[in-house]
Amino acid sequence: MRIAEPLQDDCPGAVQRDCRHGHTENGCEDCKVRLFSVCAALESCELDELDRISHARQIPAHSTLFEQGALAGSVFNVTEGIVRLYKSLPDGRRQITGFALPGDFLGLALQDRYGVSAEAVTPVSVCRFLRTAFLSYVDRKPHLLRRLHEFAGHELSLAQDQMLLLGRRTAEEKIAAFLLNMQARYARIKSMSVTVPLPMSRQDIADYLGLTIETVSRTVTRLAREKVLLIVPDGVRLLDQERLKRIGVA
Amino acid sequence: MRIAEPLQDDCPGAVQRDCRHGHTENGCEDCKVRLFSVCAALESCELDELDRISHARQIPAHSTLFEQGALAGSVFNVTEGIVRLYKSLPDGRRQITGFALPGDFLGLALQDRYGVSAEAVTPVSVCRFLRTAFLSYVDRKPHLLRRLHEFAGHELSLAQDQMLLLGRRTAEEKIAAFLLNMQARYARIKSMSVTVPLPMSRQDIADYLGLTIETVSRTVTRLAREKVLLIVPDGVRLLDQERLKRIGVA
DNA sequence: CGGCAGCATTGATCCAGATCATTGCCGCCC
DNA sequence: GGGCGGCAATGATCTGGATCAATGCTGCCG
Repeated sequence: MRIAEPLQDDCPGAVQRDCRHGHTENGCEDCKVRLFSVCAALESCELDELDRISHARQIPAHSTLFEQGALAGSVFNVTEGIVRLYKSLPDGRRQITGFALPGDFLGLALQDRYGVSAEAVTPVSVCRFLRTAFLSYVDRKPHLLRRLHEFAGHELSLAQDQMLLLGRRTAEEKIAAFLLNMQARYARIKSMSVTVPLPMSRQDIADYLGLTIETVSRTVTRLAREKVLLIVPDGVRLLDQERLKRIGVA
Repeated sequence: MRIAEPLQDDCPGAVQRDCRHGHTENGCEDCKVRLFSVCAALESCELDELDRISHARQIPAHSTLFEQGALAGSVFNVTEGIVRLYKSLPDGRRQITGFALPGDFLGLALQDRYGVSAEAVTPVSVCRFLRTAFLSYVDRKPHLLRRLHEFAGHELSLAQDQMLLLGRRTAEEKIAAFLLNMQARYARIKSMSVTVPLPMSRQDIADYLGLTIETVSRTVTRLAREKVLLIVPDGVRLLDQERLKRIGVA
């Protein structure tokens, strides 16, 4: 499962740092690992060590990283592309519990089985750690475990926000909250932009928000008709962010 | 927030254990703490130490333990009664994210602010730890932190199940899953019984399942009419558990 | 180039569950 | 006892979003 939403401005250690490669707060261009989400947790020497035990790997679009209930052999760090995490019912109904963006970790809960399934939405690059290696690494860094636990708490808090969204918000509110959230997350990895890429299908968005494709489509179209957004190839441009926030936030 | 659903049969250390008080797997009758949910995490001597830094406290029904966003000064262990944990929207819509039963911990994520609000449903007994004391205790037990992190992972998994329920299940499925879940949890603290106490109001159940009171009421009534359950004072008796499982499980 | 498969959009209709309204059932206090 | 306030149950009606059904828009492949 995904742990650790990239932190917003509340990331205390998000400062420029160096290592032999010249790591920045976003990880290091030369390393396989992109430690965006735990940027503040690691010293640069630790990043090097973590890098040493990782294996870069490419996953084509729509293929599976791991399945719910399978033995959790690996921890992943997404370096490129988007991954969907989901649970499903025997009759095919599906709930996407989250999308993992570059910098996010999968399997950080370190449970012995994966709690959700993970599939590449786009072609994805990850770097993979053997769970055993990662565990023994963590065991040697007690304060890192503290940090991981904090992340788990943050992740749990996001899950609870999503429960509120799924249980009590209208279709329009769900869409608005989703777009603002994606914008904020992309802002952390690309430069801030009013354009929000949406590489996932309408079905994915629907399964994330507890709606149908038709409702997603209609709601987005209506918001575009009302000049709140503009539909562009591969995404959406947020025209009236104030209005969106009024709809979607708190 | 609540951490640590009482584990089911997958709780590896759930064996009879003794201490100077004669602790059992459910904690100890003489101690203030009821360490039900982390039963396997602690040696009995540790239970004693934890007990020493705790303060028992009574909370009347419907009063607040803590509010979402407030500084998380304490960690609580529920020893008696039921607590509801929830998030709410400014317009009053509310999502209950969980019910804490005796043995459950609140605030175990050890974040510096509470992620949800907590209110006593019934009169409640808790034992309270100062977060600082609890933290320094945890710092001295590295394997305990591991255990806490595992619990956080389990909690996250439950939250994801709840997302699937809120986003993709019908009213009837929600009710069935809720009743079976409550039964399983009560079975851990009382003797296994077909009768499930429901001390919380219909509004609470509705806000937990993303429904209205009327839908909860009608669905329960219908299941009773179909002889799947029997409505008894303060709860419900599960008559046809097979049928309920067919409706409510996976 | 045409055909076709896989989306997204759009329209027409339906229905599960929400909303509104009433009634009944306690428990409590005067 | 009688009045009242806070549920829960139930009935009548409404509606947001689901379902069913075309239609269009790519991009790909022969």
